[in-house]
Amino acid sequence: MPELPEVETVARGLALAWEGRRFTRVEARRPDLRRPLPVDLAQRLVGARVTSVGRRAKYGFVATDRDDMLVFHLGMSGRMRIDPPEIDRHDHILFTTDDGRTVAFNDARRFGSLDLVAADALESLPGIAGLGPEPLGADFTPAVLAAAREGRVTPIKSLLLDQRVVAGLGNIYVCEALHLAGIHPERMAGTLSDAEVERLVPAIVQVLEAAIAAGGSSLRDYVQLDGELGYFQHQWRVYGREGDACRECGGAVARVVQAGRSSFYCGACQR
DNA sequence: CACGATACCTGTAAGC
DNA sequence: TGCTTACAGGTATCGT
Repeated sequence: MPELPEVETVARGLALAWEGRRFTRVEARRPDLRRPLPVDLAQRLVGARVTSVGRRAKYGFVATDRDDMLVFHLGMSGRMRIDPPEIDRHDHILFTTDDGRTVAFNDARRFGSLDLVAADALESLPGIAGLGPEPLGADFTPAVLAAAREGRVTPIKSLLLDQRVVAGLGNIYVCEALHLAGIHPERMAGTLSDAEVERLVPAIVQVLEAAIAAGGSSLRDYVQLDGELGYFQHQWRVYGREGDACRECGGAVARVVQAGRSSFYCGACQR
């Protein structure tokens, strides 16, 4: 589920549920996520009022009227469930607010994480320090990507997954953006022309904005807090469509494994 | 140093 | 039907 558009969707849902509310109860049911949960998570959060919810790359953050800021990452299988009808074994943390509602942080694979940091230390948190520009921000320009690709002998697919180059893309949206830009995932990054870089940057922006507008992509579970499915998966151009017809030319979508991840592409449209 | 491979953990689906 | 295997949205770490 969670690349930038899915995390953005979750953050917007949390903002609606939490901004202005106070935590009345926080229950850590299982502390061993990717990193151990802070042992004093509950006592530091209960009584705090949420002032804002935001996102940086694939991290969500929740600012409060205290110095503690909640920072979460959904890993591969993380989600937030609001007022779950029943608690299941993967609901690792339960947050109850002063309106009586409960949000469950659910993560079957436990690749996700949740930390409390001082508000002014967000940028130095491991994982956030060193992140590249936000792809939907003003800092992500063709000139920046052109410089990042210079001399690189790694495939463009791998370069775009490097969070130090641009922060927030994952396997799905890299495949989608490369198809939209007409660039083959196995092209060595350093061989991209300026014209290709000029196409790639707006392709990334377009794909991400469309995905956010659709509420993200759902594979086998919902992504939105209220249980609604994101529906961007119906608009996938190539991801998960091996053997199916390319929506542009009708040719078969191909799959190749790069650095252990599946890449989907059209060999006719992408060069 | 810049790569790719591997490990982390669980669920699901496909193959036999 | 039941068992085994491959694969899955991410990222930190470890070799080469």
